[in-house]
Amino acid sequence: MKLNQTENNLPEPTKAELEILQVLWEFGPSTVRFVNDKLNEQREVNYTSTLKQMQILTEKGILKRDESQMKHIYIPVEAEEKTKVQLLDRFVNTLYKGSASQLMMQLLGNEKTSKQEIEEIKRLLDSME
Amino acid sequence: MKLNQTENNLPEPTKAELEILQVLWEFGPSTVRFVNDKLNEQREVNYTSTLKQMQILTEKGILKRDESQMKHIYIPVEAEEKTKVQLLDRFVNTLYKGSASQLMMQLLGNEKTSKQEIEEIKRLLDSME
DNA sequence: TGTATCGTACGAAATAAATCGTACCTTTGG
DNA sequence: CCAAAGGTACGATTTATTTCGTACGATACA
Repeated sequence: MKLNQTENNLPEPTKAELEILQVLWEFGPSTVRFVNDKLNEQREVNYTSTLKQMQILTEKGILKRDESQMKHIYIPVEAEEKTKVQLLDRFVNTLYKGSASQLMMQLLGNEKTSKQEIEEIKRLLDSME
Repeated sequence: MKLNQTENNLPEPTKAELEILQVLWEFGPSTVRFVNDKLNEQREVNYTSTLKQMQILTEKGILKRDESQMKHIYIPVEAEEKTKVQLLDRFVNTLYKGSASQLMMQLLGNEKTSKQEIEEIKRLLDSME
C-alpha cells in the first residue's frame, strides 16, 4: 500500500501551531482569547504568545480570520481531515517509506486489539472491495 | 482502540536526527563517513555536521558507539521497531487522541489501497482473533 | 620521516521556533 | 469625558536545532 506523495504545498505546522489547530478543530472558529484559555488548561502560555502564533499561522495561510469585529475570529483554512491526512502522509513516508500497511501492521501487532474492533475493521475492509 | 501511553523516557529525535537513524536502521552500525555519504545522496551536508549530530545523538543516549577503533562505529541503542512504535504512539496521541482505529480508518479511507493489500490486512486480522 | 589524508572534538555561527514586553487602539461604564 | 479592561501589532529575546570552521591527533605511504 503506497500513499501518493501528495503535493505538499502547505508548510508543515510546528508543534505550537498544531496545539492551536487542535483547539480550533475541536471548538470551531474562535478568538485568540478563547484559544489561549484552552491552552492554559494544559500549560502556561502568555496571551500574546498565542496571539503571535495565530498571526503566524495566518501569514502562512493555515488560518484565515474574520477581522470585521475587533475580536478577530480565526478559522482553519483546510478541514481537519485534510490536514491530518497530509500529516499522516508525511509520517508514513518518513517512517515507513510510504508503506501504510507496514504502519498498520505495527499498529495492530502492537497490542491487544479487541475482537470487536477487529471485526469493525474487517467490515470496513469488506466494504472497500 | 487505545494505545497505552508508553512511558516516554527517550527524548524525541529531531528531524536531522531521524535522518541519521534511518541510515543506521537500513544499513546497520556505521561510521560517520558512511552515514554522511548516504545523507549526501539526498542533500548536501558537511561531514562535521553529521559528526556533530551523531555525537549529540550519542549524548542523548539514542546512539552508542564503539570507540575501540579510530573510526568509531555508531549503533542505535533501541531497536528500530521500538523507536518507531514510540513515534507512532506519540503521533496517534497527538493527532487522534490515542485512537489507533481512527488513524487506521483514515489510512484505509484513502482509497488507494489495493485489493491485494486489503486481503493481506484481513489475513493479519484473522490471525489475531 | 614528512606530508597528505582521514579521523574526532568542540565552540560558535546561522536558522528556526517559541515566548514575551511594550506600544497603542477600541470598547465599556461611571 | 476619562479610566479600566481588553483587543491587536510587532520587534526583540530566548531557546532549540542545525550547520560549520578550526584545531589537532592518527594513519598511510612515498
